[in-house]
This record gives sequence, structure tokens and C-alpha cells, in this order.
Amino acid sequence: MSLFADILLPVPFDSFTYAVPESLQAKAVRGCRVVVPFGKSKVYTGVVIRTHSQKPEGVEVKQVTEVLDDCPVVNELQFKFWQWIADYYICPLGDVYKGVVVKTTAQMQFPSPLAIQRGMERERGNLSPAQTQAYTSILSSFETKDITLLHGVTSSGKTEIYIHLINKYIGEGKQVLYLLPEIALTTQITERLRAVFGDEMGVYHSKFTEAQRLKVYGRQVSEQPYGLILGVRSSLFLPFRNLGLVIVDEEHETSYKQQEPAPRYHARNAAMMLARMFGAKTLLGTATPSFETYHSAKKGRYGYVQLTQRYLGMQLPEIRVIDMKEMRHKKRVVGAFSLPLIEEMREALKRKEQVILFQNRRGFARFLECRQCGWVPRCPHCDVSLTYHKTTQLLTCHYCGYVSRPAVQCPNCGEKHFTDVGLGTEKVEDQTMQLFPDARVLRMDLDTVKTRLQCERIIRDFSAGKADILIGTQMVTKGLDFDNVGVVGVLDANTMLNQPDFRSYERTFHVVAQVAGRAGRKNAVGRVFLQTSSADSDIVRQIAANDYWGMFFQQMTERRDFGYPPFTRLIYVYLRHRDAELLEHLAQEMAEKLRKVFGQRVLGPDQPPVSRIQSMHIRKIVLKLDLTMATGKVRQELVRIQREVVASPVARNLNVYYDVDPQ
DNA sequence: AGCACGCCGACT
DNA sequence: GTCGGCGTGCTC
Repeated sequence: MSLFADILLPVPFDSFTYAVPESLQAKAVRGCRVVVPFGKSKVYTGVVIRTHSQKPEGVEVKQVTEVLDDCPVVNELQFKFWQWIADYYICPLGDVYKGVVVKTTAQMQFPSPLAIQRGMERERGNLSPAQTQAYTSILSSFETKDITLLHGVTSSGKTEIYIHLINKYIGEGKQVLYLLPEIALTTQITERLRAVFGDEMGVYHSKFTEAQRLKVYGRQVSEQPYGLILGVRSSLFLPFRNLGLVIVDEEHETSYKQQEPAPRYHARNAAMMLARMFGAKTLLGTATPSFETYHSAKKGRYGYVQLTQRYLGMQLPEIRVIDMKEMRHKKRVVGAFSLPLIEEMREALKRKEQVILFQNRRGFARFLECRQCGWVPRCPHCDVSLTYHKTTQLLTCHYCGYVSRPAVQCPNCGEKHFTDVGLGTEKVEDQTMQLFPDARVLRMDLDTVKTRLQCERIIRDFSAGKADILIGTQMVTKGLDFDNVGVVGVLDANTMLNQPDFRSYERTFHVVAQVAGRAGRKNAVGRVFLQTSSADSDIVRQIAANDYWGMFFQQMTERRDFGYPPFTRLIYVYLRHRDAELLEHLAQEMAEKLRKVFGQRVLGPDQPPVSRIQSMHIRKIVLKLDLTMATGKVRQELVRIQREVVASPVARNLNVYYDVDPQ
């Protein structure tokens, strides 16, 4: 009898049907990996979704080459979870599969039971009274709520509480997934957890080699899976047998949302769904909750546990606002630095304390500008100006990677001099070295930290006191524990506050709170300097006073008035095409069709801030949906309308994709 | 998304 | 005369 198998492949489609040769029919079972030919010359590893006897019509059916596994390596709950991601985030199942480990053709390595040491004596990493109380509150909250928010100030010792919880769940024979937003974080926490959980813990992130990831996957499907997985967002796709608890640390971090490529999923929200499928509990931990989470906690949908005391008597840093308008007026500014900040840095360095400077833009200058006619070098493929990097003496496009040498002469007027506009970490580094020629300076941004090892090295060197000043982007804010930082400088809060995005105030609050948390030493108060030209605005006052509640209340009023999350659900519809005019026409047509169904909940089409990337023009349609609308119905309508638009011959090269719950 | 095929410019 | 630029179309 002829047998066919629907195979999931790492390409943006749902599945492809292959014929299964007689010799493989017994092995080709749902959940097993297979090797198949694809296209003219490619060979892929796919996963059997189902087997059947219906021959697909109108296409030539190819044959499965090989079945790699004797028993399934993808379990039913994984299939269910992957499908949920594809449905909710509106993308083909193949896009979800792309993020999963098993696509390699390598044989899975199952660990020998002898190599696994079980039930090692775990130390008891003792809780303070405040921590004990939080721990018991979390447990009692879990009795009635599936999701609980642990709201604890920086250095309140959340990790110890996590360790106790993990211990409890593992002791009951359950698995735990501990999610972290960034690779940078893993080093310090990995060491800490490794000391407690040893071989029972598997570490997983996307920068690992295929072989390392396959090893973790192999043990997860073996008879003795890990009790604890510590990983970044893609670890959600690992197989679990009896997941009991998911911890999402730093739940407010926007990097939990995958931006590019599809699936554009939010790991925190997806984690809650995964936990629900297992009947497991979710603990969301943060010092500054996301509005979505805090809102749900206040409404009683999530449990809420607070930790207000800092660990080991560490005091919260004091944030001082520096009015840059006034400073400039009084000529008390040198480059990016106000005189008070320079003075404090000097004092701190004299006391042998360290300094962190935060500027959320890499490169030297945002762009170069002809001094005479104002001409600015722009990317030929994207709708952006090129960023100047002084180290490499190159102009680069941060969207497509285009690189060019700065022109000696302005092509417009022939002038030979250019002004560098805007402040990047390289310029900060330059000016710091001029102001403090004796200080040892480290810079940490995407340009100096390309690999995990470079990242670990900078953190290690700074921790060990091998440098006095650390300059960096977002990267320096991520939960790193340094114990000798006397001063933190936020050089320009306005770049962040002025982002054209409804979340920019919330996000700035998170980032400043996070970087401020790096300041502080045992028995001494760290000082944070916030340079801004909107010193008298409410948001700056709230940030400086660490007034989360005030910020939340005020911003939530605006979100409600203007119909933004968490009062609505957003879906961005992106359309891309090489031809700008045709794109505009198609985007209008799509918006019209959407309006027929969703009325004035449809906004646009508009040009996004960067309206052309890699020679592709982009239009964006915004859907602001009521929370009561069924997401499944909405998705069906969107897919139907997309099919209608794409069906027309003029639209054949149109690319449509969605960003559900955009960050 | 890849990857091959195909049709027009600067090289030996 | 060809090498190679990237626009276009297909993938069971």
C-alpha cells in the first residue's frame, strides 16, 4: 500500500507531502525526524506531522530519503504549542519549526543513564525573613492562581527565592523552565544555579553550537530529562515531560519579543500558554513590571507578591536629574558631559570606585552633515542616514549592514568639512578618554560584543576591577551585579523619551531603573546622574523618584484615552514591495477591505519611521482590537483578506506579514 | 526564506 | 565573445 507523510520543514509553509517507501513505512511515525529532498538541490531534516494514504493532486510527489529516529522526538504537547504560536502570531508552522533545534541531520545523542548523577545533595543558597515570607506567599498564591507576579526591587534577592521554588518542584518530580531575556545574564546566574543543581540543570541558548543544543534536546527526550532548563526564549520549544513551573525573570524586558524573523512571538506570553498546557504555574519576576503584567495583577487575574527590602542592607541609589538646558545656557557642558557629572566621576575615580556610562546608541555619530549645505550621507538601500563609526572610519547602515567610506568632499557643494551630529557610544568613549586620560575605559555595545565570549570577558574584566569606566548601550543595564560602582551616568534620557512609540516612557522607566540598579556598593549609596533637557517633565520626576506607581497611573490614563494596550490588542500588518507606487495602492486596498470588517479599528496605511529597508518599500496598517474580540476569528478574517489581495496578478510580489502584540 | 534560472552591462 | 549583477518564481 502506498503511504504518504505530511512533513514539517524549516521553510515558511505549513507542510509538504512526501511518499514513504515501503522499507521506511514502519519507522515513519508522527514526531520522528526524516531527511527529504526539497527544491532543485536541497536536503532538509523535517518532522512527520501525520501519515495517510491520500496522494496530493497536481504535484509531483518526492520520496522520504531516511527516517532518523526510532521513536518520536517531538511530543504531542510540543505540536500543540507550536501550532498555537503559528496561529496566534499568524505565521506558517514552518516558521515556528525554524526556531527549533531538531532541524539538523545529525543523529540525536541520547545520554547514558550512568552519566547522569541524580538526587545530588543540594545546599540550602538560607532565606531572610522577607524572602521567606515572599516564598510562602508565592506558594499560597499558586493555590488559587496559575500566574503570580513577584515584584521585588533590585538586589532584593529574587534569585534565592527562585532557587527554593525550583528545589521544591524538582523534589516533587516536576520540571522547571527558567527563562532569561539575554545571553549576557546567563553567565552569572548559570554559575550560581550550577553550584546548586549541578547535572540536573541544562543550559540552552541560541548562540550555542548545533551540537550543544542537540545534546540538551537529546537528554530532554531521554528517560531522564533535565529537572531544570535555564534558557532564553527559544528554550520554550524544547520537549518537556512534566513541566511544573515556569519562571520568567525580568518579565518586563522587551527583548522577550522576537522582532525578526517570524515567528514574532512574545516569550513571556508564550511561556504562560505553555505552562497552561501542562497545568503548570508561572512566576513572573521583575523590579519594574510591564504594564500588561501589573495591570493583570491589580485586576486579580495574577497573584501578586512584593519584596520591598534590598538584600544585605544595600540602599537604593539616589537619582539626580541634571537639567541640560540650564547647563548649556550656563556653559557648564563639555561634549556630552555636564560639569556636575564630570566632577562626581572624578571624585568616584579618586575613591577607586567604578563608573558606568549609559548611552543607548552605538557608533560615533548618528550621521555626518556637510557643514556648508547640510547634505547627509544616506543608505542607498534603506530610508535612513548612515551612522558614522570612528573606530573603523566607516559609514554603516544599522538596518541592512551597508558600509561605505565617508566622502572627502561633499558631492553636493564640494565642501571638505563635515559635522558629526548625535551622540553614540564611540563618541562617549572618545570624550571620556580626553576628560579622564588616566582612567581605563571599556566599551560594551553590539560592535565590541559580537560573541558570547567577548560579552563574558568585558563583564569579567569590569567585575575584577580591570577597568574604571564602562560605557555601553542597553547591554550594560541587564541585571549584572557589580559591587564597586559609585556613579552611573545616563548621558541623554531624551533620545529614549522621544521615541515615536506609545511605550517610550514606560520603557525609559524600565531602562533607567535597571541601569540605576547597577550603582551601589555594600554599605554605601550609589549615585545616578540623569542628564535630560526635559528636567521638569512628569516622567523625569517619576523616574528620578523611582515612582513606579505614579508613572503607571499617569501613563495608564493616557493608554486608556488613546486606546492602547493593555486596554486594546494591537496587530500591525506590514506590506512590502519593491515598487513604492504599487505598494501604496495595494496597502490602500488591503486597508479598505480590513475596514469593511473591523471599521475604524483600522488605522493607516502609513509609512513606518523607516519606510524602506534593503530596497523594499514598507507600509504599515495598525489594528486596534477590543479585548473582547475572539483572536481566532480576527486571525481568520486577516488571512482571508490577505488571500484576496494577494490573489490579484498585480500583487504577486507583495509580501505581507504580521506583528501581533508588537513591542 | 533560500536557491536556481534568466536576461542585460564591463571585461579578456 | 563570457562573467556576474540581482529581479522573479518555485518549493510536495
